Amino acid sequence: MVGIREVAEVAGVSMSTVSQVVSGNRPVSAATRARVEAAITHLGYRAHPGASQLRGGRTGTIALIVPTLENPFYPLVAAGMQDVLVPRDILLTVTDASGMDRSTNAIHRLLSRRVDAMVAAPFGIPAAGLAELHDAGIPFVTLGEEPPGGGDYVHSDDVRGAREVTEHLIARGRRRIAFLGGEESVIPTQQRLAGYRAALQAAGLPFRDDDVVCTEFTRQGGRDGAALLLDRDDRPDAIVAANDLIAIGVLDVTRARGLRVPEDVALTGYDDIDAASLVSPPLTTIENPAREIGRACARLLLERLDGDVTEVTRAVALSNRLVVRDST
Amino acid sequence: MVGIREVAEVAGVSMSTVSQVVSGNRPVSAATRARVEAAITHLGYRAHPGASQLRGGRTGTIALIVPTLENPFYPLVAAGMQDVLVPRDILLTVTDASGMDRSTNAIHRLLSRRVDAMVAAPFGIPAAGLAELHDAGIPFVTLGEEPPGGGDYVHSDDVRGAREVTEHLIARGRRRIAFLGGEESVIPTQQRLAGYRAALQAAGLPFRDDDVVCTEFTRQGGRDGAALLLDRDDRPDAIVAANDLIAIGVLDVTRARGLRVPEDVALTGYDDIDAASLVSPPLTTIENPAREIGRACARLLLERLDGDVTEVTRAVALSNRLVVRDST
DNA sequence: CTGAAAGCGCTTACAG
DNA sequence: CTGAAAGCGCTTACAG
Repeated sequence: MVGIREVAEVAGVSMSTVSQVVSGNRPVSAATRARVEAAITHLGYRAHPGASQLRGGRTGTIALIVPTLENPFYPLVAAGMQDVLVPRDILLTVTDASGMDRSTNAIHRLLSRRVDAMVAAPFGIPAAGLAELHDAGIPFVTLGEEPPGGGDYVHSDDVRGAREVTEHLIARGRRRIAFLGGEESVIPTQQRLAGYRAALQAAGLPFRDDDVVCTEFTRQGGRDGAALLLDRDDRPDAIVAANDLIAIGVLDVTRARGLRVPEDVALTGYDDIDAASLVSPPLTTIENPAREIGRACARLLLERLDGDVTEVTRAVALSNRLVVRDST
Repeated sequence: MVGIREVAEVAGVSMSTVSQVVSGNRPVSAATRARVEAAITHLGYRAHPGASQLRGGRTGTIALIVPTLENPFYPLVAAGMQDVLVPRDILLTVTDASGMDRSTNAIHRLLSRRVDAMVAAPFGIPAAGLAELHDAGIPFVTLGEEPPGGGDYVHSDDVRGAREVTEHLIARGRRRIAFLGGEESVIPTQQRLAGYRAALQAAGLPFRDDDVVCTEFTRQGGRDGAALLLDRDDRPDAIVAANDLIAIGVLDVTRARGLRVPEDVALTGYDDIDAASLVSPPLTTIENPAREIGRACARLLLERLDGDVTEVTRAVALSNRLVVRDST
């Protein structure tokens, strides 16, 4: 294995100088730099990351924790992060927290690996996990909401998005609009529910507890929730689903029951994943810019790592927009 | 920061002993072990990965290179790898090679980071990249086909799958069946084309060059290819698409042209991603067990890293199966 | 602008 | 079964 020592010998300089050329941490004369660089290419030298890490302190790795890789929204967040991290030669590690007993385990594990920074989708991460992250003192960004205790976060104004989609249903003449959420404790459910509620209120429509059902952010969750809502005598005339997967599950049920969408029940999703435009009827939904979200997260983290930041909390709000299709 | 030294002090043993307890690399008496473990939990000790790496040689990181994260097939492969790697406390880093000038860059970058092993979807990775991988001497697995020069690979018998789906179309009475492939140079295109061809031959149907069109493994690729195939005077009565995304692109075109599927043109996909059952009509396709593929890759790699393997090449073939829906 | 030397936190022969 | 010591390949004060 060729190391800094061999490069130094070939270039006729000290190991320190080679290190400086590689890291750029201190000025080197042009002539020396050229000799060192020639030696590096000649020998095919590659720095040993373990050694750099041991002295320098950084692993050059950033982690992303997501609730699941089965929702195509999250791989796109990862792709967005890569857009920013690859040019900086930082490695991204993606952890699907669904496989672990608790997502706290995932945080633990990544902290042991000394990742430099972390993006956590807090959906289902218990407060204890986030607290541990905080204590570790590494930069982190959460999705959706300011983490307890402060910190950077990226969101796309779910309250406004859900409000918009609900107002759209009201404008289409719907009056008995139900809300079908994901896990109840989770931020996107809460914010989208708040938006739904705000729209009803603004329109002077009553908010009814039993028109709100919370299940899971999956297709199966949508099926379960739709069964509860649609088999009642006083069926709603519209359903605001908290994400597209849930809405797709609702379609499974309407199809099985012979209900027409939107004639019998209008339906909206959230996220605008590819599948939203593929189902029949295609879903009216809110476009949630996954890739942009990933990029913004990575940028916030890099700024912290570069040390340019003094604020405790920074928020990045990305715009989302209503996409009207045939389900409403 | 608490290190092995502090643990040793508290436990009243040498640093060597602490190391042995942590790594399990040599026997330690039960009593000593207990004291050390108590000290570790008490102090909240975590090994520094950089230091272990510098001495031990391994980074505990495995890489996956995929052509894109936008095809939901690949995140599932990643999830399958995680199923196996997380219990072994190995980090997975996922690289979307589409963002890079060439995927060779991705290999380069990961080799510099000293990942312990690698899974490469060779689709679009030039031979030079694979050769470099080979030279690096780390375990690697490719998807779909034995890498040049030998090595482990995981596949799900694309030839047989494509043959099966084509035979299904023939059994349904189709006689003029076209093939719509992804990138021409790429293994899945080639193998699925071979299967298609074998089915035609077995049925005594002619193989015609102009019934084969290669584009890209994307929805847009499907649109482009379908335009070529369907605007001809002697339109085919069926299309075998090389993956589901392509087939979905074909549906965009049939819809625009007012062609009925399957009455005017029957259509099949490949992979059985979620979207395949969501489109209208739902696609007949071949189920490609992404998550299982990921698991198999990780297992092959771990066996190599554990040193139990002497064979140059090992193949894991996973079963795929025909899923018949309304598009045929 | 450059070099010699110490040391980051571990693991692993070596010795007992 | 356990310990003392060397050293992995770098980076960073320190000195010039």
